[in-house]
Amino acid sequence: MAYQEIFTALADPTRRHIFETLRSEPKTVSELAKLQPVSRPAVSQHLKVLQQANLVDVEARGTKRLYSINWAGLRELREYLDSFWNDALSAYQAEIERRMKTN
Amino acid sequence: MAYQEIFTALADPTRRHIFETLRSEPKTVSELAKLQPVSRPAVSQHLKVLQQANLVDVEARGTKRLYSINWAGLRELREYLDSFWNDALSAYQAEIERRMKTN
DNA sequence: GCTTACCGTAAGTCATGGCTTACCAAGAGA
DNA sequence: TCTCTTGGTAAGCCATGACTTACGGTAAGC
Repeated sequence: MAYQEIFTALADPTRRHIFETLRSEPKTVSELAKLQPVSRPAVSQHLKVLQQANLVDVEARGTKRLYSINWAGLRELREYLDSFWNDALSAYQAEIERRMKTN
Repeated sequence: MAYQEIFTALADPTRRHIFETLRSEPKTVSELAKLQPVSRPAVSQHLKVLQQANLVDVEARGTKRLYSINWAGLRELREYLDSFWNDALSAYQAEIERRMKTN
């Protein structure tokens, strides 16, 4: 059920770019905002959505907030995809077999 | 670049449900519409988005259209995710090593 | 202590997109 | 041929959400 939030979070281009930027190393809000074509509050709002989807983590560093990737969300998305893939594949194979028998 | 359309397509709950319904077997538009709380035209519109994202395929069967899963989109999403995962992981490991040396 | 940097939240605006009804085209079946 | 089924598209409505500016609160640094 939680992958709903994950897909929603990654659907917005700006938000996905922010997420992708964190791939190399943790960054503060200001650092992230400099790399994006939107204002700092907008980045904050995006980070909130990403955090609720378990895609990023925060760590307080004085007044700074260091955002980093949260593996939980990534893992969940991966498992959803693998599960879907396997289901579809076995259904497909069953269909093939069914056709083999009827021929 | 195309995974943008994939994430967008899967972000909408109704649209994702339609996609998931096709996992077990191909279905027509009317069949899909019966399983959803929205009108048939709405389903058609969702299917268009899914098709443009390479997530579903269509096959004409008289006036009927048989929609099925397109593996291209699924594969692309999987590769994006794997690539992201690997990038983040190696960055994380590099960070660990860096800390080991400085300590 | 006083100022500055950092960042989250509130309020308000505006575009996007998901939904509906209405319509039209094309094949099925009698 | 005539009717019914199937489904794609257009137009219009409306909610959602992405963005901005304004504000407040907290730690840093001089």
